[in-house]
Amino acid sequence: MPSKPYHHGDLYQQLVNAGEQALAEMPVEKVSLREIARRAGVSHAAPKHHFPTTGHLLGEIAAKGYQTFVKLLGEAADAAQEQTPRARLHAMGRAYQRFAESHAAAYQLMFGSAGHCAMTPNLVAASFAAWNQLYNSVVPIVGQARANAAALHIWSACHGLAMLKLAKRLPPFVATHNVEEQELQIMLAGLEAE
Amino acid sequence: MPSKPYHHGDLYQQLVNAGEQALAEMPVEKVSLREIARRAGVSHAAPKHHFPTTGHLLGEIAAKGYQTFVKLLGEAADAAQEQTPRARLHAMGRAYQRFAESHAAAYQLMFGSAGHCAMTPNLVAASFAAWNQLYNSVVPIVGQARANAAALHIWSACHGLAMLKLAKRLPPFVATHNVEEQELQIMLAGLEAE
DNA sequence: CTGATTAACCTGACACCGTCAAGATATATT
DNA sequence: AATATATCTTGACGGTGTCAGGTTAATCAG
Repeated sequence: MPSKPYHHGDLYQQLVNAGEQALAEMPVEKVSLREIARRAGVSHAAPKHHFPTTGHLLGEIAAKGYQTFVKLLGEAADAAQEQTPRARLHAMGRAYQRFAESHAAAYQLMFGSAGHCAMTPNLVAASFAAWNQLYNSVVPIVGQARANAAALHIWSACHGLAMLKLAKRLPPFVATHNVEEQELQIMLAGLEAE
Repeated sequence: MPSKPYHHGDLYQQLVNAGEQALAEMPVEKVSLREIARRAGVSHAAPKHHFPTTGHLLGEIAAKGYQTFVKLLGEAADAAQEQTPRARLHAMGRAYQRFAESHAAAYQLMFGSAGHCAMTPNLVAASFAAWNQLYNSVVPIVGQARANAAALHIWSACHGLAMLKLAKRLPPFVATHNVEEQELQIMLAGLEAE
């Protein structure tokens, strides 16, 4: 945690920002440490003094991704027309899919599709915060006792759908329909069932 | 489709086999074309004449992965004690998680976590076969009309759970429980609900 | 204020990767 | 038997992550 800028200002944050920008502009497999360093205007080996390995830098980017993820889902829930627990959860589900699509690269990083990013403490904390947000949204619907299982189910279903869409592994006749709504319906139905 | 061995026997298949073996022995990000060629005992550029790009070789490996995936799930369904549609589906769900864990590298390749593998015709066909297997297993439970949505939901939930587990993104208190059973219960409950 | 210490950064090198071009070799064709 | 073609090898290019050592600038002791 570098508190003061030494030579070039707060390079730590600058590298994370450059990484996010790069992620937004090019496919994730093209984003390299050298590319990020290049964007930050420093030499290719400069990041080594702030991040022990590439994975730690990517991990930090993923952590930031989780933070905006939580923020967007929270805003979506607050913006739901009907302010019932179910309607809020529904809105979050849709925001989830929207995030996965619009922040595809960050999303794939966050959920560690490949072993790209290391489990830095920040990443663990941010991921945990996202889980808590979902958990808290589920409790008023199914109660404390079943909240863990229900939250896990919702996360799995949303994550699985998002990944299948990103990987283009959905069969063609499914891809033509608006699958999110069907998915959300079944998901919510599963919560109500005994 | 090379029908006859020229110099070294059927190199096409040999490369796919070497790739599968490599995937089983080392993390997926360490598996390179050159590594596979090395294992097959050929020069580093030899694969270029059989696969236009790396992604096509990985795609073929993924296709083979789908084939054994379908085979294992089918066997698991047939081995279910109770031969009801629900019990068969339940057995497949458990086999799904087992496959994702024991064939982790192949699984991540199959579901294109990163953009690693190209969508070769074989891969599309094999992926479609897996979808059909699931679809057919769901029809006797929910009927034709809702089969697409139900199959999509199951696939999403299973895939999402498997990916979250592989990426170690599950919160700690969830990881300690046997989450597959809870997941399968809720999943099946969702199918029954209106 | 001056000098020493230390953190931040740069340069250069290494091994590895995917891809391409050109040459060598064995099979197939005429 | 001679030509043509597909297979494989060799060598090179630019790219990557990582390490070692040198250079700059900020901090701190006197």
